[in-house]
Amino acid sequence: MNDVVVRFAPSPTGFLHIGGIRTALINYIVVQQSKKKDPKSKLLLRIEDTDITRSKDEYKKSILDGLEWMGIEWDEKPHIQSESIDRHKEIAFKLLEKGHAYKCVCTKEELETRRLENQKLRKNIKRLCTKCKNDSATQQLEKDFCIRINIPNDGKISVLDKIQGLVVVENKEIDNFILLRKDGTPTYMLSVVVDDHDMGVNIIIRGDDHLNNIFRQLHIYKSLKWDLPTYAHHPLIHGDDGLKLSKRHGAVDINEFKKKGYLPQAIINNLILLSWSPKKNDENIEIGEIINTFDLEKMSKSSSIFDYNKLNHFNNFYLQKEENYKYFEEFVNENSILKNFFDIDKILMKKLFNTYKKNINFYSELENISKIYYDEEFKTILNNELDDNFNIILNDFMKHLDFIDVWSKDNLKNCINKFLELKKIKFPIFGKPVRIVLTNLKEGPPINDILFILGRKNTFLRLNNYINSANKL
RNA sequence: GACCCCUUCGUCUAUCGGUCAGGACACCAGGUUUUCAUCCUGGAAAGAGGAGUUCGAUUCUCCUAGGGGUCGCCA
Repeated sequence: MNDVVVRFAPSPTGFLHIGGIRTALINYIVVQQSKKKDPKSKLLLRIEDTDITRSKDEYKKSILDGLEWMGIEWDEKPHIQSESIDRHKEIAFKLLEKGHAYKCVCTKEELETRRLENQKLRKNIKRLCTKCKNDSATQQLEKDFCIRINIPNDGKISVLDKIQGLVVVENKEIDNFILLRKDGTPTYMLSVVVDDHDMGVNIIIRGDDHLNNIFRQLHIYKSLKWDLPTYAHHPLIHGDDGLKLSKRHGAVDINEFKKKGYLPQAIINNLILLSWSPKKNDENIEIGEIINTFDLEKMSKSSSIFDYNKLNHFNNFYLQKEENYKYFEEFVNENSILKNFFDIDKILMKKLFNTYKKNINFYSELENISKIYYDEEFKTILNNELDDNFNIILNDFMKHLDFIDVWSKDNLKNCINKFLELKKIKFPIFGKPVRIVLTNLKEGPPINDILFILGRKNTFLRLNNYINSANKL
């Protein structure tokens, strides 16, 4: 049996952010690699919804949608953690029965007091509840107790993590954490272990904010004599202030990336380059090649900062690829502004995109650009770059334009060049004002491209409107 | 505060003791161009500090400093 079972286990208490996507992505890559060796390998998805007050269906949906959009496919249907609470309770009592756990009646207040006392004395005592374990009356209670794990005070425990290497911790550093709350519900620490075991998970890949949890969880595995999984704790992504990535670092929710017009490929490319790098010098790498070359054990242990500049670079690279045009259409269909324009004139939108794709980093940048070209009420804002000389030349130019039979980029370019040659004027003197007349912008694509995008009818409409308003002055 | 992890250009990274410390993004300059952009060429830019091991340390060991993570009847 060489099948690998990994899992991604988000809790639906918030939107799926870029850090979560990274964890899911690494799990996905590892399972795809494993499937080549053993097709029975699988990536399971588990929704950890045991925090009833904070878990929301809307978050669960956004997580599923986000993964799907990213192309991170999982096997089987999602496991819902809250559905196996009875099983978790059963295990808690089994541990109690075997002496690996004990009943505790310490109140929150008592524990808090002891915690503060220890802090004052600068003592490092992790075991806050010390009396309950040996109090026979407490151990015989039928209700109103929580169940804590019973970990020996001496000795040490170690793990050989695929990324972190050998990590050793003294048992006395590990607290007698709670398995089952007073209200009878299981805690995260217990549920994870039971679910991972029951689901057959044999490699646990997650962020290193869970590194310290390995040891707590290993004690549960060992007490139950269950097979130990292999661990791989990857470093976290930080914001540019060096702190764990969160909302205040800007767009971190995966759905925001989608809304802005980023491509999954670009996000994947950017994310996989954090803590890992391909052997080749070219950093553009797509999922297939990543699966062929990625090595979990070559991941670095240090955290990294998510670079939006580099993401923009990759996104610009991928959105220019012809085969990715379908993503543009998908985006347009979900963007109300662009969808509206698209329905008015599909060809115009396509022309726009093809001309501007070199200039934009993400699709939503086209919103403002489209507004200029789709504006039926377009009026040139008059300014001092548009003088009488120019107006006279423009009149002449329109006559030349009128002779163009096929309104193509090349014909327009030829027409412009011939006209300038004939009039013996340099391009900028004429071109810049034309750009302003047609778009109210001083910068933008070449004039022939602008004329081409607008089409014959709109070009003449805008030029005539301008001339009429200029004449009124 | 305790424990765990980390530390190479601004950012992401390469280097498995001997390299002019390489690449990518960003930045700057020059060139091409019909403005802007693209594109091409070039440039500036790094081993946290200190000991030790060694003929030789960015690389191995230790110390210090800095950063991060974790210390819940949250997950």
